[in-house]
Amino acid sequence: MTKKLTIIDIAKMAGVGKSTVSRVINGESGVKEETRREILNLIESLEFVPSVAAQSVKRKKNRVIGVIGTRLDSHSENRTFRGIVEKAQQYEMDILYLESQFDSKKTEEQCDILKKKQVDGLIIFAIAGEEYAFLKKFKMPIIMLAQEVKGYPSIVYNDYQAIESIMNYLLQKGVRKIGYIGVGSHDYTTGYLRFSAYQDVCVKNCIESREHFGDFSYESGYKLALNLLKENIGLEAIVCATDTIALGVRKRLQELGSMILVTGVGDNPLLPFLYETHITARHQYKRSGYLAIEVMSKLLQNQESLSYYILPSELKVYNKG
Amino acid sequence: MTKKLTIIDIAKMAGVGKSTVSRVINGESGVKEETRREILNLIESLEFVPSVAAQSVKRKKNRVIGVIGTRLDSHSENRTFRGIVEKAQQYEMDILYLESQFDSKKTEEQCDILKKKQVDGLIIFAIAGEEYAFLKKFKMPIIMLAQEVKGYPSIVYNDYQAIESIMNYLLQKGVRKIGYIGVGSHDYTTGYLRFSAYQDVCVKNCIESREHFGDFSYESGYKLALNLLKENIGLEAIVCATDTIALGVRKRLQELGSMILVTGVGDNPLLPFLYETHITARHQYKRSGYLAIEVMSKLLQNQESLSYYILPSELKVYNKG
DNA sequence: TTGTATGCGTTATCAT
DNA sequence: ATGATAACGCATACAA
Repeated sequence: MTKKLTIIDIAKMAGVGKSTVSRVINGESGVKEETRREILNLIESLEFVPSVAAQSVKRKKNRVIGVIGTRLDSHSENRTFRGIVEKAQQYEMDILYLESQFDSKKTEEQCDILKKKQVDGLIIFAIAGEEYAFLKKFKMPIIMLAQEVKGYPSIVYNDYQAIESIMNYLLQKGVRKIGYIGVGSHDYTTGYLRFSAYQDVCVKNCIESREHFGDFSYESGYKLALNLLKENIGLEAIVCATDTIALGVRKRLQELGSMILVTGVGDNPLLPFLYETHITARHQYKRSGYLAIEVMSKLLQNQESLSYYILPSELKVYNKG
Repeated sequence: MTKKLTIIDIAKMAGVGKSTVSRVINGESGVKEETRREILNLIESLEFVPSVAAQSVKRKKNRVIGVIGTRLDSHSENRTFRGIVEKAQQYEMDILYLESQFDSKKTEEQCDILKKKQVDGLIIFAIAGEEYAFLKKFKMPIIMLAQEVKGYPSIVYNDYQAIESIMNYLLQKGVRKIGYIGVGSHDYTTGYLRFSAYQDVCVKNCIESREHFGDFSYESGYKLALNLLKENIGLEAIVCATDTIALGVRKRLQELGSMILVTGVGDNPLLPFLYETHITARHQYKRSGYLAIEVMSKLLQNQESLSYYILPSELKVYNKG
């Protein structure tokens, strides 16, 4: 190990003071162009990199933000996280990721840990119904993702509009007997908002609503599809709260030889592959990750306070072939 | 912001010198039990946390490990990464994650970036056929995951044994006309190793081998299944290199009304759900993540040099219901 | 425009 | 057992 260089070494070699080197590194003005170039060359050729630790001590900022997810194996969270990582790199921030696994206690634990790591900010994949009062003790910028948490800047998807556009698409196609399979309204976005959209469109168009609620699994969709069909002969379509649920529903319909239309939300590529056609709505997951970092960046410079972003979703219709 | 406390503040309040506080924080011996307790109490009640940045400056270690993945949306990589994160927390290491997206150039770029971040070590999800010569310039511990890279400690899965155990299971069930659908052998583990196992078992048991090679997608499995079936009437089973390929194959078979057995590798829960039964092999992804951190920890203490871990896979047979 | 001196919050080496 | 004091590598106010 060719012992680690410091700005002092660079300064000596360039025949200048270390503060000048520091200035060059931080791109400050007020350095003679000639000196600057020389120092820059030295830095380049020696592959010198300033100690981030020492910089942090002085700046009293670590350029690190903590991210608390639920489970990274969910499609949506995965994509969002990758958006965060990508954008953070542009902003020269580091990301520290921890998982809560949907465990309330653990969320708080992870926040405490991140605090001890002295992260400069927190991005949290908000859990429906979760109590976030404990966050008051944190003096740093906090951004909520996927679910609005009052008191904190939040970035959410337009769940209402997603189902609304799907419903309007169906109606425009002349479909009128439409059922719904979703999750309980204790989940505000996937549960309440999506179902509300379904219900509102039904009311507005004077068509009957018929719904069943379960959990987020494909098993749930599989099970509930049977009930819905039994109770509603002549059903033309089943609108599902998620693509995962839709997957379960389609499996059931396939077994029954039914050709009823099924829609979901999430734009999971598996569905068009398995069933050739699919109607779904795409949430801008990656974009929400980008946005989170952008907002965080502003927050860290006090350029923004409380804000609320609602990202529109996009209707996707896959046809055979 | 109640201005950040330092060990000096704690020292004053406890009426001791800051060195004593430092000793307590680092759990060093040679501090009177009474003093220790008092300081500990103070730290606890004031929620004091020592500056990680300042610690890093002194220790000349950042306790940060860089991880370079390919694409976090792959099931295997996702699980491994989560294992890494989980274990790293126990070892009080931080993880900096970046993606290469299978781009050779990008891999090197990301390594350079992580170097500038002064990570203490590197964990790389190795890409088949990738040239890792550029790593020579890095003076830190580097661990390879999923693929052996000579010159570096590697953690891999037993791909050969995975297919071998599946083949033996089939043979034991009396199945003898077995086809294979995989990927090209330019991919050493998923391509070469898995196919080799298939072939070897065929030879050893004097049964004919019939194979097709495509890519990693379910579309590939879907397409190749047809060819395989056309050319081999009376086929009893199709062994696939991955569960993803198996998914495509099963879709094809379902369309054809065929009841031929299909096996995969990966233990993707979707297959047993969609098709009730499934034969697959489970790789210990999460465990490999754990192991990576454990090995890294030893490496950082120079307790270990070159090592090679091969994690056994487990045969999984799902039956109806 | 540039150099000097001081401080950031620790840890580590001395004494005591 | 404990307290000064010197680093650690950098940023910055101030001086030149």
